[in-house]
Amino acid sequence: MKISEQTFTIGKLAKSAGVGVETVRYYQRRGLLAEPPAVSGYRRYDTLHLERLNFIKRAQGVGFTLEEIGELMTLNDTRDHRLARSLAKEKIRNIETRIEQLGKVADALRHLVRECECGGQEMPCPIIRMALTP
Amino acid sequence: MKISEQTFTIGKLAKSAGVGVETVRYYQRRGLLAEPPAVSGYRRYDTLHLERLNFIKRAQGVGFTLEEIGELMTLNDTRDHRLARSLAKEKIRNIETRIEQLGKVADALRHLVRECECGGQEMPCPIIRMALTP
DNA sequence: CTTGACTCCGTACCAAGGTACGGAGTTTAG
DNA sequence: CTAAACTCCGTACCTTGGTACGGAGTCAAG
Repeated sequence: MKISEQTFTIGKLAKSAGVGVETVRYYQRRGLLAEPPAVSGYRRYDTLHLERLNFIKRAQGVGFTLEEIGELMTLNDTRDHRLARSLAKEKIRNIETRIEQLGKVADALRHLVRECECGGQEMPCPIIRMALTP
Repeated sequence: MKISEQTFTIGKLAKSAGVGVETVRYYQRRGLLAEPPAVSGYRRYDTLHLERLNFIKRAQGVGFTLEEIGELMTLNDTRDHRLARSLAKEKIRNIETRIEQLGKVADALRHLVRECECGGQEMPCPIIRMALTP
């Protein structure tokens, strides 16, 4: 007993989810979105497809790659919360590492800019000459 | 009067700089590295080329793209410190923005993990179900 | 019933920063 | 002198997340 069996064409689906038609087809090629049966050559999508698309967008928004999103959805099917958590934790660690690296880079650049501003117009510009200071 | 006119083949150059031969050729195609005259079909690189390669690596290390590195090297030729500084400052701003974004993503993930750990084994896992909470 | 909008499908292309390959010529070590 | 290692060059390929294109078929409004 399906309460609302609303169906969309790919164009409506894409518009509802706020993505392009090509993007929907791309996700299907990547195996992230099931291809529904076609009625007479044209596929008919339902609200489950729309939810999946929204899930993908949300997961992307918090930094998962499409590959990871595929894993997450597999985990959903197996209901493996533990694994989903460890995936998320790993992602957090990656992000923390990246933030640290970026912080160091910004510090290095700030240092170079300060040096450059203190020195006169004469060459060499420390930003450009950083090649010489390993 | 050139003090040390040491020359390398592309292989030696690449090895000294810690990059691949193909990378050197790629930089030449991108216009980041001059193509030296060839002696008898084989190009002979000198220490200036090695320095340029090291510069490129260093600049990459602090987050410049190859395109920006090209700009920096042009600025070096024109000795335009001011422009080099503003390039560096822009880079710093970009990095700060990126750090902020990543911080938010990490917070969101930490929140999801905590929720998931508090809830029982029963579905749905909040990490997976985040699709439902805009 | 025609016209325009939509769908299907495969394929090619974009950024970025390279990597890999193939065939021909060259250089160098043994 | 020979054989391995190297170089030349152009071209194709890789990743990631899509976008664009072209021709054929189909659906819906007027």
